[in-house]
Amino acid sequence: MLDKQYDAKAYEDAIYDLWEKAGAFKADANSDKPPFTISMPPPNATGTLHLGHAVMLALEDIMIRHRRMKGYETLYLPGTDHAAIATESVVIKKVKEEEGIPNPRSLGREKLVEKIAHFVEKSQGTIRSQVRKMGTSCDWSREGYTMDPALNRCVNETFKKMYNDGLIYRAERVINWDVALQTTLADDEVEHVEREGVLYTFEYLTAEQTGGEPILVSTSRPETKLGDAALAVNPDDKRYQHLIGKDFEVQWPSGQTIRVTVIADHEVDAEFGSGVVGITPFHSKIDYDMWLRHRDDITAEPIHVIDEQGKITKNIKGFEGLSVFKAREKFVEELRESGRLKEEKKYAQQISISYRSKKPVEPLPKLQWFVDVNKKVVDWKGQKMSLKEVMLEVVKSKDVTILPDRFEKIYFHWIENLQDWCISRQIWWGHRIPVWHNNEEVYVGNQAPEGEGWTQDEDTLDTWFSSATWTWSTLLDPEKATDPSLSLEEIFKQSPDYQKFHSTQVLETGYDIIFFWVARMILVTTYMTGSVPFETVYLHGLIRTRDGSKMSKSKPETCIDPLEVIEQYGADALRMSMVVGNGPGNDTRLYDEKIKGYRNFTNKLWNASRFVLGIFEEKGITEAPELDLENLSDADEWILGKLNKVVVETDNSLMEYKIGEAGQLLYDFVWNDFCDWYLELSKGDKQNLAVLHHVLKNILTLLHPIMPFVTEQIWSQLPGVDGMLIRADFPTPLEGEFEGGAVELMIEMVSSIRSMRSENKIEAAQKIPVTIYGGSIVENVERNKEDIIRLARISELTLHASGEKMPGAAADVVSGVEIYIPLEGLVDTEKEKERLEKEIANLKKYIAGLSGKLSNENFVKNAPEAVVVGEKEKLAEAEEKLGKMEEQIKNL
RNA sequence: GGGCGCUUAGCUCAGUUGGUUAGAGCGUCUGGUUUACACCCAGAAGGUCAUAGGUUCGACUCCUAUAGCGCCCACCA
Repeated sequence: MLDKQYDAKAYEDAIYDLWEKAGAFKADANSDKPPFTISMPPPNATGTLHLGHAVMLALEDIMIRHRRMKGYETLYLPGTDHAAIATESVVIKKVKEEEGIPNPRSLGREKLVEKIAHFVEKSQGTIRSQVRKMGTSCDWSREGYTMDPALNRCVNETFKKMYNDGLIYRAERVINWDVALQTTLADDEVEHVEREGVLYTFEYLTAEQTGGEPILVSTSRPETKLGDAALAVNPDDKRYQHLIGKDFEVQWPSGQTIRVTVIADHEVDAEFGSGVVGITPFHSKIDYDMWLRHRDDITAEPIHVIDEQGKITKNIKGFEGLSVFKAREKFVEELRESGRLKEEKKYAQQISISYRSKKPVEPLPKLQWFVDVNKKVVDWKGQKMSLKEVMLEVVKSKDVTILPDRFEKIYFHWIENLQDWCISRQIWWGHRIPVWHNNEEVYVGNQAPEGEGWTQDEDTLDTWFSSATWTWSTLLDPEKATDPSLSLEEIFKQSPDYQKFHSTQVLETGYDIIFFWVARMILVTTYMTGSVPFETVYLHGLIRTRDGSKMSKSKPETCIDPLEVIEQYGADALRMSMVVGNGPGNDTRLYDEKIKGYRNFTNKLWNASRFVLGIFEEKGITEAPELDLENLSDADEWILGKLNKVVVETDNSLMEYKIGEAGQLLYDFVWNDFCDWYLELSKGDKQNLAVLHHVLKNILTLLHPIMPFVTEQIWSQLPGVDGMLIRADFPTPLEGEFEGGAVELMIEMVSSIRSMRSENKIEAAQKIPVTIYGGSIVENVERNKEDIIRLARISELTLHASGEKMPGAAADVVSGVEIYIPLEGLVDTEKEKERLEKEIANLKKYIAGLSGKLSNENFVKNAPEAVVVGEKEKLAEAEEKLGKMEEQIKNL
């Protein structure tokens, strides 16, 4: 016999093993079934499972299991991500600390990359086993890795094609330089944070120089002014017309001189500060662009002020080698001493930091590789479009649907403002740029060209450039994909997985990487394959703490470790608790009581099943009993009707990706309908074994996508089922109509009697006499007399169609049925009176509302017929009830 | 500066074509070992659905404004 309490830990691993060994997760590319594919967003190869992964895995696995049971050929493709910058910095730190090598890069590229690869290999296993703990039914035989040779091939092919189409180009631009990690970053890898800064205003040109008023300039970064090449004013600014086009020599207090030309540009806001801006082309993107626009008019060449270490260059005498901050202090001090500093004002300054290192980002001019998002060379639906236009088009035309849809707006906004994508990184871990240089010659391809003197570009690609190929690069035949004699086109044709499973159906991920990853997958995949990477994007929110704050690694006490939760409460409870009461795009709070609540639910299901299985054992049931729909009790009809409804609604909810709704539906059905009533009604001697079997079997099947372990475990004990639950068919409703009215009435009556007992403080153990006047539905009541007696703990039930009011009895009316508890001395008359009065007052208010509504001509005229009829019925019923209750109170 | 979301019982949240006397779980209170389950059962208390207007016969639901909270985007130096 099964334990009284379900111990998840005792079963989960073994069940997972069973599934895996049976090949239950394995997809078949040759199957005739319609495909349903999810590419798992690959966790970092070096990471450990956190709640973000847990919620992702839960949602995806629910979708996959549901579709698998519905007869789709499901492929859930797992994998890991090499996470270029993140991994490299972790390993560099490790090498420093553990091997005592102060500059790990001194080991040389090959050696360091080898170390990183080795480290990844060792730690990949951790995340794999943790993914299994969640019950994730992914196809491990197809596991991908973003550094796989096949993926590398795809990355190179993508680069090559883009290069040949003129979409990839190399140029010197002011880019975002992460000083801490020594690499460039894409625009969206830069975060903006507000910090308190100082706005300095100082005299830039003297009155003498301008021949009028002195020119004041405001800046929060005075140190960069040492590299200015121009002063910009608004072309319409009357104050400065006479200066436009003039050249000035500016001498800074400690002796450096620069030459600045006054230019006019519409970008300059005449209202801000003095209306004059110092232009530092090499240390600000805006300034750089402005410089480009006016380059021919500007006399001086721009000066590099800040180097890659974030230090002042030797171009600036007296400041060389100083940090930016020190240089600022020094320069401001000099301005102050010389009397040129006019104002220092504190203000909230926006500064740029790296999303990886969280350290400031310096804008620096560098020669880098970019993807042109505006060039119209992409073939899409018979038109030439830019990458940007394709990205917009596929979402607008609903080739890709984003859930929730408000994120479509966010996506559009992002794309409309998208600029060329800087894809080169100065780190070593990642896909190396497939470009070879030989003096001035450039070759782009999978490997070095023939001949002497070719060296590969030193840079690697943005990690998102390679993960952008994830949905299709992982579906290619690995042998074919690395065969240089085959074109990508041919590889596609000869890869059965790609043919069967691409485009994928759902991409499920956190809303925080919609730009980094989702948008980039759309960009690269539409361009390379001519099809969308996925049809639906389901974005989940953050898991937060009880009080709504973010869980952060730096505050471990705020974090819930999913593995600990699984250890304590089981994966099923964790899955339910992350999924119920939440929809796409919304953050959700997770805390112990919540998880415990779903652990309790798991246990409830376990015990209900234990009860049913016990009956089967007792009756020697070893096969599924045949359902006889012709001979059903009221209770059977009722539960089958409820079940039919739940089957349809659960399926609909899951198909619409309303997973929380499905979970809630099943929770309520199992606990409130099945356990509280149907099982209680089955406790007499008249169980319908076939119905019990049918309903339990359906419950397990319906719940399996969300709670795979406990359902599979119970299934294995259920007589008359074939094979494992994971492979069972998802339920469909039974044919026919099921009438549940009699049981609904009984529930109302039993509840009413229980309530009266409780109000009158009748001891639970004491059985009491009850008289019921059933009116026209007396037969209904008669049929279920025994159950009412048992459930309401009645000593003797007197049943008539109608009869004398009973003085001194507790009384109630439900659905037109009068109920009396007539035992002398049992009923607290005063209390009863109070209760009835309260009830009557409520009823009167209710009736007043209803009759008010019905006497309103406009309501009767305008409201739909059905609504009016409904309100009339309600009124009639309420009035009848009121009449009876008034009689009852009189009789007290 | 632009955009978006949230505000429903003490707490966490459901409530999508506008028609329920507004629901659940937890917590609280009362009472319970009744042929599965105390990780349980029965009963109860608790809400002017943020505020103010509007549309409508009818608003938790639609519109407008306000407040509070939160998020995203952004080259005012």
